[in-house]
Amino acid sequence: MGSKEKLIEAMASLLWERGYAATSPREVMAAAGVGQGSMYHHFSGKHDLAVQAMRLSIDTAMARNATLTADGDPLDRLKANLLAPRPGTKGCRVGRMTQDPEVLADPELLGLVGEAFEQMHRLWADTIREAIDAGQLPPQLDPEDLASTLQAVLQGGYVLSRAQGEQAPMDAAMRGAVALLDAAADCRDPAPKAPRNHTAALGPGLDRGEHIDKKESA
Amino acid sequence: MGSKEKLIEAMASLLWERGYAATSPREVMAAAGVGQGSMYHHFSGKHDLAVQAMRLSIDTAMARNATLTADGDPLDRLKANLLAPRPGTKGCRVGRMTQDPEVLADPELLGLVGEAFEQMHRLWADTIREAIDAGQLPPQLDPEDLASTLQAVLQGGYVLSRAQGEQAPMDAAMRGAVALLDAAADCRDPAPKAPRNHTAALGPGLDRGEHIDKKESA
DNA sequence: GTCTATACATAGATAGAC
DNA sequence: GTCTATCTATGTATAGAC
Repeated sequence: MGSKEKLIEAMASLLWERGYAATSPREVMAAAGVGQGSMYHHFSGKHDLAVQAMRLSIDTAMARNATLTADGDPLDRLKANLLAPRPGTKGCRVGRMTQDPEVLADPELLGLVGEAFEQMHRLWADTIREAIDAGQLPPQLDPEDLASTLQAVLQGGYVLSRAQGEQAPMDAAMRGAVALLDAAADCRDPAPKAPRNHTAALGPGLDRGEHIDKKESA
Repeated sequence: MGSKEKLIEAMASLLWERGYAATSPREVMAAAGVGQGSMYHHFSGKHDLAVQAMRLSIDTAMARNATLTADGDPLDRLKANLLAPRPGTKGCRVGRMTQDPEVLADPELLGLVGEAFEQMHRLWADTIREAIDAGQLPPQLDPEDLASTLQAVLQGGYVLSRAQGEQAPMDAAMRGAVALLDAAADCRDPAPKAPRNHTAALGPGLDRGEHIDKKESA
């Protein structure tokens, strides 16, 4: 493996572990076992190296979720993916980037992250649609919304685990999500018993596509 | 407002906006409009100031969720809290800290964050328990697990929004979560139609309390 | 291609005057 | 209590030899 590949892998690893802003070129070169010259020969700088490392990280992460599009029972695929082992306290190598101020300020890096999330969202939404079409989930669930929800449970699970320094919170979050899916699946032909109006107390409510960021800013 | 308070507020604001590692004492002093001497007179250093600022941020964040423990319909309170306006692209001032390498390495700061999450978890779990006891949610849902799930949806929603630079993904995630709760609520006395066994395909499955971090490390 | 030496800015903190 | 001046370490990048 040449210096270039070693540098990319070292950067990918450090990006996951420490983020972009907190990772110095020096650390990367040390981890890769190469000198300064090599790095600035193969890359124009830290940014350039990070871009290539992020592509690698994203490919790795996406490969782990290929099971969503496999054959077989769609609802099972959703649940299996939610319950698949994930290193909670290490965090998500892609999601982590969204909290890094230097990444947010770097259109190229942020763009990569955004695209990766979009791609993942499509994977989830497609599988959810399959499950609904197969009658495994109630049709009133919106595949796009639910895809965001499940993606959020995953990303949030990492956050909870890191906050506690333990795997447990992430696992609990995943079990809870699967239990909700199961509960929803159990009533895929709901026979509404009586007009329930406690939702009305919420006010006009939010329609799909309507944003709720109108007022809050601070 | 004295220099001390000005510094704490400025730090709290910058912690939210840029994180801990990326916020320099100089920036804080500039934002507060005071000189170096003031800061090192009132605080032993960046760490000390950040601890006091985090306490302020956590108090602010917790106050926003007091509605969970209000009177009235528990399920409505859960849903109202999920749908409450939140500044997705700004992120969560507490959850953000879990991605900061310097925070992770600082037991005092990390401890504050962990405690805040625990407290929030109790709020959610208690309200969920109320909803189950009131027959609004099916009893097979575990309040502790579901509390983690909903907390994760919130935290993850912020991540999705930041990844896209848009409010929409967070709103979608929240709508999806509410829709799942509604679907689960609709069948709180499920009349199982036929033995469904597609869950069995997942293998032995995970029992409550059993962790899934056995193998994965990289 | 890879190395060492060097440059320049910024981080976090201290010294000491007012 | 608050200020300015200063200190040391580190971050990122460049220069130029091998």
